[in-house]
Amino acid sequence: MVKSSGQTADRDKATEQRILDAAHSVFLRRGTAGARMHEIAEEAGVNQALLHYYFRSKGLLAEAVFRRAAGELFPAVLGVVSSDLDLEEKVRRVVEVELTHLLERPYLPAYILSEINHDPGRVPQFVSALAGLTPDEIRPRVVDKVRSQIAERVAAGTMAPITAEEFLINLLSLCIFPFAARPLYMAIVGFDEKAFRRFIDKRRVELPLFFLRALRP
Amino acid sequence: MVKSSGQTADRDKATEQRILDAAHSVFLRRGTAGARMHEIAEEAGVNQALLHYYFRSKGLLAEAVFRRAAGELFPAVLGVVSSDLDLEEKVRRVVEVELTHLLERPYLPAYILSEINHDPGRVPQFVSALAGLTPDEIRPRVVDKVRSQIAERVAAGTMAPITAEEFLINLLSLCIFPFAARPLYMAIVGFDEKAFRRFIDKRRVELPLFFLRALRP
DNA sequence: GTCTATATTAGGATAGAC
DNA sequence: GTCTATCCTAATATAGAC
Repeated sequence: MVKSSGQTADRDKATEQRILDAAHSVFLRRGTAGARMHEIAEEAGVNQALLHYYFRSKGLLAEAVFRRAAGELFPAVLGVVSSDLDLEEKVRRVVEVELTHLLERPYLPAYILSEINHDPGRVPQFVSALAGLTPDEIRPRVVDKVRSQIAERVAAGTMAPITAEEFLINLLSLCIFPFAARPLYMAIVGFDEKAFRRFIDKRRVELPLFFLRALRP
Repeated sequence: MVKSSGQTADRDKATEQRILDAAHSVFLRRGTAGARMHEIAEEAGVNQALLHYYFRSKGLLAEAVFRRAAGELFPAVLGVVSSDLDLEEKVRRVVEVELTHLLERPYLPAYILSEINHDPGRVPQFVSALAGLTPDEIRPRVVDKVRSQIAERVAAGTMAPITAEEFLINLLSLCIFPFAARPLYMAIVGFDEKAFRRFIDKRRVELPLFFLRALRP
């Protein structure tokens, strides 16, 4: 952003990248408000002044991280849901994409949920930044699309009626929430890391079955 | 806590209570790290020094708020799940309790999820503080109890097999996540406050049906 | 581009009057 | 118990040498 012309361009890139990676890690772990520039610099192996050289302020760095974090999953899921795949296949793929991804990103869900709750006003702007579309443009591709797919099934008598909004929130709830609540859940049911991973691996198979059973007429 | 002997006992109480209420509101809205003592004092209509008089430090105030916030829902749900009601009734009641409560507490889920992710080490201590029990004591009453109820149904051929852990996390996911993701969800599906409320009211009926359909063999 | 040193501000906490 | 005034540290941000 404040980046200069560029002889040592690859080292520039490497440093800026290292900073962004470190910031990503710290912001997700501690939340935007709880993150410390000092800790980010340390984790990136550079001086604190460099963070400002590349990103100007904590706020701008936080914004960069937020976009990047949201961009890790949001577009992929959007792609599946708005595709021409049939409903059953969408369910299986959303589950697969979400579980695979979130298993490697323990802090992502709670981070995103926390940030959007702290500043709900920015949500629409955030959505558009990710998909390049406004919510009003996304809705037809996602909600309306799913709604018509459901309507077909219901008319054919192969599915219990359900609104598209319910369908989507139920599917995403079942995928994401176990990760968001992970520390609490692990403590209560007595899972360690390994057990949790097994639980999720089993869930790749079980969750689509569970969800599709709920849709039977 | 630092409370003195007590002639003006009721005014003491009133002030301490006002502070705790204000803290509750601010901490839930902004998160522990993002909350400002200044803002809490203002919202309570008292001076900032009084916060320290009653609660000594931000950390202790935050702890008080966290216990109180978690205590709003956790014990009630625990009570239902560990009761002797049959499974179907448990499902209906958990949904009712969760949705009713969360409709009035928009920030609660994201707040709790965010806090436990920022400091997972405290989770067990937190659980015991709420229920007066350790996770190891809670587990038999909740997980084991549900497990045996499921086993009966499966043996009778009236339920598809599912682990107790899956049963519980699925039910809670479906109840809580829509509130945690509320601002994002509302933007995408185009709901305003009123529409969201209608959505949840409808969900009181639809969610138990959805969930119980998923359990049919 | 990267560092050290330092400025600046914000925010939590305390002292002491009333 | 409640206030005003102030302290102190932690955290962000900038200046300027290399």
